[in-house]
Amino acid sequence: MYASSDIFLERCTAEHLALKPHDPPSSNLGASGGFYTSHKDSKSIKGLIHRIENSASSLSCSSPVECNLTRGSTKTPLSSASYGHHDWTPTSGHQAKRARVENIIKGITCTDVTPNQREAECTQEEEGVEVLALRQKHMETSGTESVSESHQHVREFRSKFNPIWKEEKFPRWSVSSEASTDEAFSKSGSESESSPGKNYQGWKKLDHFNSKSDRVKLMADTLKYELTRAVSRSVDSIFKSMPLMQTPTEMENSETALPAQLAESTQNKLQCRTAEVQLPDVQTEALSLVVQKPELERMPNFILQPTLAPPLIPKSPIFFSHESEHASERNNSRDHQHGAFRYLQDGRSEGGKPRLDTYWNLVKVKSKVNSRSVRSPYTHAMPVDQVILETLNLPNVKLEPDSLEKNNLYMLNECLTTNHLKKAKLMFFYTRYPSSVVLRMCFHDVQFSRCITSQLIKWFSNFREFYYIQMEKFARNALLDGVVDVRDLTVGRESELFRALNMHYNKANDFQVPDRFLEVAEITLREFYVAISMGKDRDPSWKKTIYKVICKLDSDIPPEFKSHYFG
DNA sequence: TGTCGTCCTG
DNA sequence: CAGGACGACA
Repeated sequence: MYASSDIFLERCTAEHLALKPHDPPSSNLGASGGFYTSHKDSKSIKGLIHRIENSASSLSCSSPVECNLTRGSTKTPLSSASYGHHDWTPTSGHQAKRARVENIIKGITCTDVTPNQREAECTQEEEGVEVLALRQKHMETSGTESVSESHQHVREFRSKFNPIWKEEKFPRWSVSSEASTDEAFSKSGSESESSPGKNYQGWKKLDHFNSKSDRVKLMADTLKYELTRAVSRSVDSIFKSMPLMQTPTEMENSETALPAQLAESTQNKLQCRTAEVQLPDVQTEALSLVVQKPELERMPNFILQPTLAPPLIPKSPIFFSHESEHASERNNSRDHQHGAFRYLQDGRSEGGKPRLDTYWNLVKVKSKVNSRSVRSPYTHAMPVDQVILETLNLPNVKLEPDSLEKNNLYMLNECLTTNHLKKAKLMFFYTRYPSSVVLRMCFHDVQFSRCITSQLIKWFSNFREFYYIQMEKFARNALLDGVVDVRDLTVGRESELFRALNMHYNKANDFQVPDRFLEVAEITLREFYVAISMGKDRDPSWKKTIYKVICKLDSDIPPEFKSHYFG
């Protein structure tokens, strides 16, 4: 009789490779990299605000902006031209397909074009903040400034922004029951001036400080407020009253405390909440946690990152060539033929790993909109082929390194999109039981949280459920059909079982399912067949034995599924 | 106790 | 696909 151990000859010897730890993504800031080294530097503060404003305005920009497809090409070997913008043939559904698969796997990265007009808009505030920052730095270094001088500096700053201060055009902190909101304010260490629902009035304490620390605190409070205000105004269309306050102590303690706090505050406020992005709520299916990308991701002011490779030819041998340079990363000899994306990654910035650490989390945009029907009204104006933008639900919106240098704004999805779901399904062809490490590597554009992790785990659990149900069904059918030899059970690409599986995980049929999956499917089918034929299904937990076998057959996820920065 | 996987249900 | 119940496990 057929023995379970005979079903498959090759067992995984190393189910989980020693994967590289997820290096904190770092931004390729180039010459401006040093910008983040100290918040004490006035230019840093100036630049920070400027960059935040720039980036935020870009996010909320609604006007069609010509996509800059050439700028990035100066930075990366794989320019937009090589990616296929110029080569693109709108009528080529073939390329569209492979581009879609490729982008699902890798995750499209978008960027925006920095509007020049933002420069002028920011100038005044930059100057004011710069004055303030310079004074703050001066006080910190000299510690000799008198109270009157401090008063004068603040007055100088206030007069600079007279219209703002006079008219008290301060952002009114939203009265929120959110713990994060209250927490953010309580952390500010101030009393009434930082209470939700009240205007910031920290400057009223001018006459009360009488020590250096007080002055520093005041200046920091003011600066902090101004920074917050700048962000709040620019992102106002996206976020609703973001109280991004930070205590001076925190600002002083850590050079990254400010962006970190901003990120934390933002994240807390956004976590598992209704979309902050004003998008039409057109969710039509029960995917409460599966979201499509925000509308702004389709905005024309975002362009395809030139690091993306030329579209792949679906199902072509090239797609999974054997000449993988990543083979050294894995110690599994039965590895798959996934070196075809090598050249894709060569296009990434050569400047090393971008510094994303703190700024990566600076601003995050979340949307719960599941809008397959949502189409950007500006798609018609996109220089990038409309097919790409319409077929791609860009899972991640990041600024290309070139723009990052100008904007220093990164975004991580706080929710999984339908594109992530598609990617997860494709991953299922390789691994049925992905580890959390693998998930993190493959969904590098997602801000992992307990919620996200659970959802991904749930997805794969659902995938397995469908998988095993199909296996059991076809195994029983085989028995009913009179199959007596387990060796007669095969799973080929033309088999009905594979068609069912492929329809589920690869509905568009534009992904080249690895042969290994067919092998695993065949093994699973035979395991079920044997177990059922032996009557083991009378045991309520009879499937667990099969599960233990199948979980050892996981393959490595091709590097193309993983972070761009893993080389 | 928290996490993860399975099973069941909608 | 998601939510909930349940059990196994560390």
